[in-house]
Amino acid sequence: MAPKSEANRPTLEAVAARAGVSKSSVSRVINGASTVAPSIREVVLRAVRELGYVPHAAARHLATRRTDAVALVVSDPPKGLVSDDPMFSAVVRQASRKLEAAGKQVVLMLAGSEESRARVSQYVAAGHVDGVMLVSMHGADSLPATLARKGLPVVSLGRTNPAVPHAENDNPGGAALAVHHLLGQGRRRIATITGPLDMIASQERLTAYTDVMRDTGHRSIVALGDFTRVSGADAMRQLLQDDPRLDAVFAANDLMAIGALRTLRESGRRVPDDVAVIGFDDIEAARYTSPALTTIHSPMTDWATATVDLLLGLFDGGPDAPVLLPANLVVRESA
Amino acid sequence: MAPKSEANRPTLEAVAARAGVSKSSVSRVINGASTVAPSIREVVLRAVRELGYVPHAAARHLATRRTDAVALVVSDPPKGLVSDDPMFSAVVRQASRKLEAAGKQVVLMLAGSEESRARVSQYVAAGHVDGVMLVSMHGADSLPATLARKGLPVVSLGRTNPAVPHAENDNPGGAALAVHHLLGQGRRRIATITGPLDMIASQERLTAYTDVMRDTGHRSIVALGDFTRVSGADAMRQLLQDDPRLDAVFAANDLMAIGALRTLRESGRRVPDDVAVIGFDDIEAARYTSPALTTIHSPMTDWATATVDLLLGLFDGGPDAPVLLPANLVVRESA
DNA sequence: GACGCATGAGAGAGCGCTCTCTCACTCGAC
DNA sequence: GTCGAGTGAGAGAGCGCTCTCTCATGCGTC
Repeated sequence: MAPKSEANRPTLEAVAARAGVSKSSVSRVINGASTVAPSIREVVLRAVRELGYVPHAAARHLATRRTDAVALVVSDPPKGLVSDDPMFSAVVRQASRKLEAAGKQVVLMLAGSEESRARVSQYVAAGHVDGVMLVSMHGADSLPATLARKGLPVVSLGRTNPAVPHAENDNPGGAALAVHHLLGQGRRRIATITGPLDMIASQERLTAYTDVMRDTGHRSIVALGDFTRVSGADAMRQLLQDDPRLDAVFAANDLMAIGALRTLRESGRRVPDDVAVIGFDDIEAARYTSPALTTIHSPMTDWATATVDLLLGLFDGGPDAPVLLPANLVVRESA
Repeated sequence: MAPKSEANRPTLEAVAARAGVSKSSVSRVINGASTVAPSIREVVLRAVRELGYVPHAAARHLATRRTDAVALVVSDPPKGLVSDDPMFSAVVRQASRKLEAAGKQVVLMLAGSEESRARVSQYVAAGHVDGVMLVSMHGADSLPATLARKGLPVVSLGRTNPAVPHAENDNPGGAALAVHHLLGQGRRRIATITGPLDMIASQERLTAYTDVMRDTGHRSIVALGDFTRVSGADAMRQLLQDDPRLDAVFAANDLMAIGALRTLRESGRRVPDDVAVIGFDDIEAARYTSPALTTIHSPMTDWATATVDLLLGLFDGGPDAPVLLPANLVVRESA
């Protein structure tokens, strides 16, 4: 059943024997060392081909102390909640592409329960990976700091621990843009639906909202969400109850805006006539809502790319300066 | 900067020295062998704690020939297309959870270009993983067969190569359910938007559609899509042109149904009054469309779970019989 | 009281690869 | 013709762990 199973896989030594050269020479050929005569290189490559030789990863890792692997640690909602989070999709996919293109293997780890974060920590300590990329960690999470202390490169998509280099998008700028857009349309009773407040992105978007509202002399109307559609729908219901006459909502992400849209429809409000809605992120789905969602475009894939580049740069002794990505307004129909 | 970097990580030998016992004893304690006196176990554990010892993964792997890792291979759309595919999110997340819970590390690999599938093949051959789980591979893909030949457990989410054990949801049954529902509502000009036809799921859904239509004496109206929203919107435009009087559409997945919904809105059709729309998958977003999407519920997470279980079973010498998951109709507003 | 048998601990040979060191040889310069 | 530099190949010592084998000790049995 196993033509080339673990048991009888060819070793470097077998290749050397077949080619009639030393192990060292084979190793040199495999690793592309310059100091090897063409004739030798030729005969070795043939032996490799004939035997179907593939270097054993663990042995190489043991000898070189390099793994060519990177852990991609993504926070996982604690309550078995399987969300179809578009951010997960976009970020994980893009990060994978970039890392694989750089010859790094991607070890995906979910950090949710206390147990799972211990596993991550242990895994990294076991020397499995050369570096770590964190995604959507909550602000108070101890993991970033723990990992940073292990002495290998750690980067984060979004700011978390000050010690961890990161790429971040312009949350304050984007949120301010959104609120000003609503004000510019003559909206005055502008509410907001926040993300989970233990995440720095949520805090920043909320702060920017309240700052602008205060500066322009308007009252803040706030409801809490957690970045999911349901929470957006629930928060919207809450807001409508708190202030039935509100005329605009700034949701801290598009998913919640979509939830809010549904609640507004159910309550008989017309969007944008009665209530304007604006989201944040500009996910693909924002183009397909009814009405199409006006939102703040924050380039998810660029963000992932920037974070990966930061990590790859660190491997080569590059700088660990934070990267900031611009945010801008995309006007569609909902506001 | 590196208090516990690769360079000076404690080894098993160091632990042995500190505890004043042999390497063997330490190994026995670490691996929970029974034949070890409590006093020794105690002193070893203390040394481990004091030194912060964590076994070196590669060394262990080299000695045991087990990796405790699984490759999760997901097909990647060739054209840099970053879709926020909810299936990716749900499946990858759920599979990760299950695999991690079983003590397996997840190595995520995207299979898109010829180069990337070679990398996957190479990686597996290098003995990096104990098994492979394939996700959404296209039917003609050579990778499943290639990997299956490597002599280690390979499973697939969805049917691909006959040689590869898989879990599958009931595509024919689900599609038939959808079409019959439309017929039951008195719809007669029922069109379909297909998935990419090199995927078996797409083929099955299409075949079931045409079968039912033929059996009930109605004409098939088919447009091609590729499971993305845009393609659904485009296909809908095409259909409307082909038959302006059609009264229902069965989209082979929800994302395309969402696209179709937008085109219908733009063309002034009312859903479901003028045209009924039904999707397939029952993704979270289906609850938030306007009108809410009637669809075939195919339990994505159960599907991922079943596939992982199949793989884990294979590790223990379990059966490789295909698993079939039921599909059922969820009636909302669009049909 | 002598023997045999568990039981628990230590020694050390790998696992497959890399990489430094060493050595043989060739070629150019004086 | 001799010497030195440069080039290419081989030997072998690890990398850190597991696991078999061997050995010492303690106990029960007749």
